[in-house]
Parts: sequence; structure tokens; C-alpha cells
Amino acid sequence: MQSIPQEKISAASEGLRAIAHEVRLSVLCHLLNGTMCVAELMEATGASQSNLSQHLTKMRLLGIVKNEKRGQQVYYHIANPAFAELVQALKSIYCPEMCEQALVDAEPTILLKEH
Amino acid sequence: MQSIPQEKISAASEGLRAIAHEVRLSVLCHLLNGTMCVAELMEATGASQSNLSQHLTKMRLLGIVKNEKRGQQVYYHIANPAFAELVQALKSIYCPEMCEQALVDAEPTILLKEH
DNA sequence: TTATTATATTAGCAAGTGGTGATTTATCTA
DNA sequence: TAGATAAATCACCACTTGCTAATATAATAA
Repeated sequence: MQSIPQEKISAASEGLRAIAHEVRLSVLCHLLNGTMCVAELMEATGASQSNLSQHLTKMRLLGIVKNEKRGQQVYYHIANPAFAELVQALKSIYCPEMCEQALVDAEPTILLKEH
Repeated sequence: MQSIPQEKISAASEGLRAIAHEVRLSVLCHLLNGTMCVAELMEATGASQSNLSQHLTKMRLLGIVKNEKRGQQVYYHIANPAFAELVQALKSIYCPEMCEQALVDAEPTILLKEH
């Protein structure tokens, strides 16, 4: 067996810690469906403005999400497909029923609020 | 869109936090290949006896690993297939070259810091 | 201009987490 | 039996993390 190099462990660990927090994980789950602005994420996650903003900043600095300003709003989306994959894998472990359904259902209409 | 129930987020978050620590993640990566005793895991991870034991205890209490005493040794293995899956998914993102069906397009380039 | 709204930043503190070293428990062997 | 070995537990301390409240910044509206 090959042993896993320490730097890969460190990188994976940092990535996991970044998404392990309840608020950040919740944000990412919602962003799986597309771009959302801060106010929408506040509503979706229940986190306070300041708290959510700090979590978003942390994820942005780690390259997990990207943001884009449109007028007064700031819209966030998942920047790195590896994280989308990870969160999707998590979701299919912890919410298998939502994932099967997502495959079967037609494209949800209200989700993508881009443009 | 269905929103993700809070209790699922909490459970997933707890699971992630449990495997996000470098030592615990390293242990789990090694246990993907089968059962190992504490001394072998010490050698493999480089953690101290006390430290490793505490991490193993934590994972055991969370149901992530199980142990079995054989003589003076205690052997550990991954108890929950969901965690094996997760760690395997991580591994194929961060160490694609080590995984049989390497994901060609999944780049481990997570942590680019912006300015 | 001033006021309002959306988001980000800062400071300070409380709580959680992880590491070390000492001790304990259990098993094996001479 | 005593001593050695493997692993677990405990006590303590340092460090990190996350939250709140206050303030700052930036865009828009009146």
C-alpha cells in the first residue's frame, strides 16, 4: 500500500475544516443550486448578517466561493468544482432521498437567479 | 428547491469535523486498506501514543471506527461505510493518481488565496 | 446633499479543540 | 509473582474558532 503524503493530508484537512462548519456547509448546499446574494443566504441559513459575512469572507479567501457585485448586492457562487463534488457526495450520504429526487425532477425554476 | 433540514446539516457537519483533523484523516486513509493496531497507526501517522489514542477514542465514540482487542494489541477498522466512501471521495479529489478511477478533471487546487 | 440599504470589517470575549506528560489499566512473559 | 509492553485516561495549558455588537464602506434613493 502507498501511504498518503502529508501535504495531501494537510490540504484535504484544510478543505474539510473549511466546509465542516454548519453555517458554511449550509451556504454551500444552497449554492449547489446556483448563485445567491448575501440577503438570500441570510434568509436561507438563518445566520446573522455579520456572522454570515465572516463565513463568506473565509470561504472566499480559501478559494471555495467567488463573489460578484451587482448594484448593492453581492452574489456568491461555488468557485471550485471539487467542493461542489464534495458537498454533493455529502448530500447523497446524509440526504439520499433529496438526491434521488433531484435526479428525477425537472429543473427547478426558481433557483438560478443569475442575470 | 427543497432546503436542507437543519438536523441533516448538523449531522453532516459533525461527521466532517470528525474526519477533518489531520491525524484522524490520516488514520482513516490508512484504515481504508484494512484493519490496523494502534502501534501500526502510530508508525503510519507519526502521532504520539497519547495523542493518537485520544483521536481513536473520539472516532470510536462517534461510530466512525470500531476496535477489537487481540492480546495486548487493539485493532481498529472503519465501522461506517459512509465514512469510507467520504474518505475515498476525498482521496480521489486530492490524490487522483493514487485512485484506480482517477478523476481526470478534478484538480486539487483548492487553496489559492486572493488579494 | 442627506438618508437608506446591503455588505464588510473590527474588537473583544467565551467556548471549543488539540497537544504533552504523567498516570492507570490490562495483558503478556520470565 | 514481578516486570514489561500496549493502550487508555487524566490534568493542564495554549491556541483557535466563532459569535455579538459596533462601526465602516459603498451604492442607491429622495
